Amino acid sequence: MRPEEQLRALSRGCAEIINEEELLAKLRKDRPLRVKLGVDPTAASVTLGWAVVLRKLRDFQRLGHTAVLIIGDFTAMIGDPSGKSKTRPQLTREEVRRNVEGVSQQIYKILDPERTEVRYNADWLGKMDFSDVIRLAARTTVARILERDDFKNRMEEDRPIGLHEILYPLCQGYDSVAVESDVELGGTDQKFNNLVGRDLQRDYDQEPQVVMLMPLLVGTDGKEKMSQSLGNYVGITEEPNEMFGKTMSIPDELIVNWFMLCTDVPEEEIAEIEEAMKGGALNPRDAKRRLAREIVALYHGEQAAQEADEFFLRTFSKREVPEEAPEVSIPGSCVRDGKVQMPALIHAIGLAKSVSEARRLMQSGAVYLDGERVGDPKADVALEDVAGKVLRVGKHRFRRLIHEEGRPTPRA
RNA sequence: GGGGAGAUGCCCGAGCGGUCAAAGGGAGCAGACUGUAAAUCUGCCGGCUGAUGCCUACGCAGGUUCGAAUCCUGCUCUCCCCA
Repeated sequence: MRPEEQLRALSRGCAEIINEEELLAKLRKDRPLRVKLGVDPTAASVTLGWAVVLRKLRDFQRLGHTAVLIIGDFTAMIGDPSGKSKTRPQLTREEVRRNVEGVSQQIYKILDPERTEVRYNADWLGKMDFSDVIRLAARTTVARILERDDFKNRMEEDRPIGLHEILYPLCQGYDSVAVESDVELGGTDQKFNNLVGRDLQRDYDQEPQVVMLMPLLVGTDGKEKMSQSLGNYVGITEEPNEMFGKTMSIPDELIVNWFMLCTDVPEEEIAEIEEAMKGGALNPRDAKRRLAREIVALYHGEQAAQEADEFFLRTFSKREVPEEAPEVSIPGSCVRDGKVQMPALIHAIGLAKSVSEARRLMQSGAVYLDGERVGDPKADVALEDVAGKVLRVGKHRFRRLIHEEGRPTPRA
């Protein structure tokens, strides 16, 4: 593909490229570019938000470039201050290792392993001695580091800033030097860190990397950026039904944005969808169904997407009882004299954090057995009236209850 | 090094000897409504308890008091001002 065409294809969804001319010049070099993406293994699963950047990296791979994935096993122990109003907890080596293991499988659902070079930044950062650190630190100034919003805000709010956090951007910037990256990919919150990489590369007589920033995907709550700690995320390994349902729960305003960042639907088509919704020709709900199908198909295939769509329609639009609910056996501890104590059961199978909560849920009318509301926490239900039925708690949680003779299940 | 302020539930924040499981807001959960959502309204929102009683909680450890989130002592941490 010609460099100009590559540039166009790569720009999809981008928030900012610093800068385009440089990128074009690099693309003209006619050799695979080294495209760096740093990931801190702070979480155990890959979310759609993270996938936005990974998918961009995959776009580069498809054009023949090399992905240089930097596992921040060293920097995770510092904690990236980007976008944070608090010091991050520092991870131990074991935690990092565990996260890396969990996450690397998921990453290759998106990336092509053949064109991926994986590096661990402890390999170079961990070897620096104190004088190396001082030399590195001398390349920037306190004012420059503190002028970034994250720190400025914290100063204004009288929140603590650890000295180690100030070193973070330098570490990440040095990664670029170590791997000699041509392009660094990141979310817009990484702008500062990535620009430091440019400066450091110049200092080390390297051609500065191009910085390509992707917008931060807004989470299912429609407010904050998607993140695991906020619980507003969709994980790329989640079950199709779960993935579909979560996508359906995003606010309408996010639909176009998600199409752009989370699917491969061509831009022209997305524009048409947007127009159609504006003109009232397309119900946002249906646009969202398409979106959810696209996303599920990407990670689980067409078949699963179709099924998840049907499941959603039956269960939530028509409020039918789903036949395929996860099965769970009725713990013997909840049964007394052949009768089942519902609050205890709901708690025991993990649908409520406590028995009290289960009680409250019942009282507020959130509990159904095969579509029939069970509202009295004190009214026991005969075992035969429970076994085999589908218990629903709230809108989304279903369990098929099965009774296994002579197998008392311990409390969960 | 000196002086000052502060640490309250998931978060913000009120309380400053009993009536405090702790106001108010946000988040969350549930219900109604709906086009999935949003908005709105309603309820819940430490745990145990076949219920109104018990347990655990207001940075940590002690103490004073019949009684402490509230007073005293020490400790830890944070912020501000001065050097």
